[in-house]
Amino acid sequence: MLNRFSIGVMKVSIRKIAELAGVSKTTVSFVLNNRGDEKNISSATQEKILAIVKDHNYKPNQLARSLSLGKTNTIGFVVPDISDPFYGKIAKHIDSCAEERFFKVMIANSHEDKNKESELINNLISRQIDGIILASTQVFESNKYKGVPLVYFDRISPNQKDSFIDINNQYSTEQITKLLIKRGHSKIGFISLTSYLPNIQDRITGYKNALIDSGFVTDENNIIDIDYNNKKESVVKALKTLLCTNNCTGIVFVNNVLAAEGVWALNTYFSELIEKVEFACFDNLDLFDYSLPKVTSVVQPIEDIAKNCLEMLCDQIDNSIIHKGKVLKTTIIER
Amino acid sequence: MLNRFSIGVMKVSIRKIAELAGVSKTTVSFVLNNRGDEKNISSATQEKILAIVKDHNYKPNQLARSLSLGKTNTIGFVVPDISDPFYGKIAKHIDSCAEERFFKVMIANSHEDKNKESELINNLISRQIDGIILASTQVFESNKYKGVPLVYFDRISPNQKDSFIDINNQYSTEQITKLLIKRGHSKIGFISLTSYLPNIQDRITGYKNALIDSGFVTDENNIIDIDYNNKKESVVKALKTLLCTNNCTGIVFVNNVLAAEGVWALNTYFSELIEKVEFACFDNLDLFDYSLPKVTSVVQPIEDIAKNCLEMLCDQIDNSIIHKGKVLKTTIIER
DNA sequence: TATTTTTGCTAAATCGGTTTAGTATAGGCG
DNA sequence: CGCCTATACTAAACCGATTTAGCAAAAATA
Repeated sequence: MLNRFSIGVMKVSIRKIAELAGVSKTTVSFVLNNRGDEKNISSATQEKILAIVKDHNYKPNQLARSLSLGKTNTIGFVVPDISDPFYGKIAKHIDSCAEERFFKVMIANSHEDKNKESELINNLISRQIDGIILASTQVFESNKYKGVPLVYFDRISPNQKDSFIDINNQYSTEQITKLLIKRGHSKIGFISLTSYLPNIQDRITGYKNALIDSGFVTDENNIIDIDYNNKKESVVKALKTLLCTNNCTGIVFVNNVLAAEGVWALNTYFSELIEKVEFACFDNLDLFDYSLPKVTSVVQPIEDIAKNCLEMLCDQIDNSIIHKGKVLKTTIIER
Repeated sequence: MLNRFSIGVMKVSIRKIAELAGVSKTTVSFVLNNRGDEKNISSATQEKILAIVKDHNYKPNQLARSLSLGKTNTIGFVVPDISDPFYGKIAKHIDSCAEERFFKVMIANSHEDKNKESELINNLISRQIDGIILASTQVFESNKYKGVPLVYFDRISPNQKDSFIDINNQYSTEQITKLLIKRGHSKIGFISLTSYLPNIQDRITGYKNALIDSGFVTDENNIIDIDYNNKKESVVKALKTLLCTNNCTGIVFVNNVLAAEGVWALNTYFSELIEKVEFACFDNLDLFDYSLPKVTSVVQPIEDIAKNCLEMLCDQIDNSIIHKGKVLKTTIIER
């Protein structure tokens, strides 16, 4: 059959190399897989083959190889948005770790769309990837893809017990809230977003616990959900309520994007309050170093998350060991 | 031969489906590829096959398919750093465009390492990817990978004539420099970095041209290279020279990262100058909306770059058409 | 009725590797 | 010398798809 490889530059195959060397495909295969000595291929033959391989710049077809071996040495990395610096950084480190183990990474973007995510995963599976690292949009249907090694991160279903790498959302948010309290703030608002995601819910709980622990009462009026499609205005409105009506002086934001909006809003509309008000939020941004008010933030151990995801996945791929979920420690930058 | 697919959940293959339906593999293949009618497969048989396929949740093995077809429907996307938001955003849009054409994207991170880049590309080729989109670390050896459809972006060798999507670095930098001049700045410094990369060189030329065009002389003392491994201090020092010794009031930065450092340095060490000094730079950052001094910046048409890269690549893959390089227009945010 | 055409399907080669089970020759040992 | 082992290699099956060439029976045509 003709395919595009047949036209133009003729691709060399193992068969061609074998012919040129006057040996069988088997011999070439052994030599290329460093099993020449073990298989008693004479060094003369080995050298001859390697020379021809180099000469023709022959690179084995990994499709054929993978088909035969039943292993692609490829893992899928599925995230809601690869342009989000958080996922981008995780991707980079996953890629680095994977490289050490001779794995390649296929990145897939679900665009926060549950159906697209399913499609992507099925596609990865049909491409025979060896495993998947997933930040899912659909935290409820875990274990949907039985039979494929899978590690979850960032978005983890509450009933997920195995194969995830998480961080302690609740505890971290509790800590930064307590830091604001320690600095003398007694009225602290929380700017959140409407989301079923457990990590968001945990952060809210953490904020509440900090207040209760410190002997304050929690007031639902001080917790405001943001319309994510209309962030800018929505944050301004929320700040107005919290700062002006409810007299809060400390604000905890559920994530860095909202905190950045908060910094902008405070500078633009409530600049007279800059000296009085303090912010804290989940996830860092370089911006927080430069701007007023400085923002105390929770830093996720990105490199560790990536490393642990890959280790856990590899153990599942290589040794069929399914680990319990693991919760990593965050750090806090107090500004 | 045994492989991991043989253990546990037995994977279904086209052969199994054929057996279950009591037909040949050929027939199943025709039906699955929507060629049933064309190949005169009775609708009864077609329906039977499709039912069994659905029943067993059968997904054709894409490795085998690709091996046979000589096409993987996969493209490689090779960049120096996927955690850089610029490349992240490009990746996201490439992925979206690719999806429409039923292509998958393999992202590879060269870590700005020339040798790693070669390795990655060779690996992608051995995986039979259909084409590559590349922001190269090694702009000089273009056309090294003859025979593989390849489109360059962001990092383009000056002698590259075909198959690239670029933006006009020189013209854009000229424009923002002229904007500073128009706002009344007569002494304008340029903060750059030591780099052989043509886009950097073009930006320097653009800055110089703006000065010359406006009747000023260019002064090499006003162009300072930054030590990228020691950005923070290096930028402070550069600003001190330009603002305090050379009496510049406008500063053009070669990229957004250095400009962000500049904003921080100005606020930290030269806050008395904030009202007098104005910044401009290449590439935007959200930060520039929030901070003082506000920074006029060049915005690259990220979505367009991605779209054009993919279109150009597909034309090369599908129709063997090699297009001339294309230069896209930037926009400027004046603040 | 005999011939041609259409319908409905399949055997077998192929893509490019890996691997098992084997063969032929040479050398070592009693 | 005869047997055994080590050396050096290979034929052929297999992974799971696609595709060409072709066959048999039914329907259409002459």
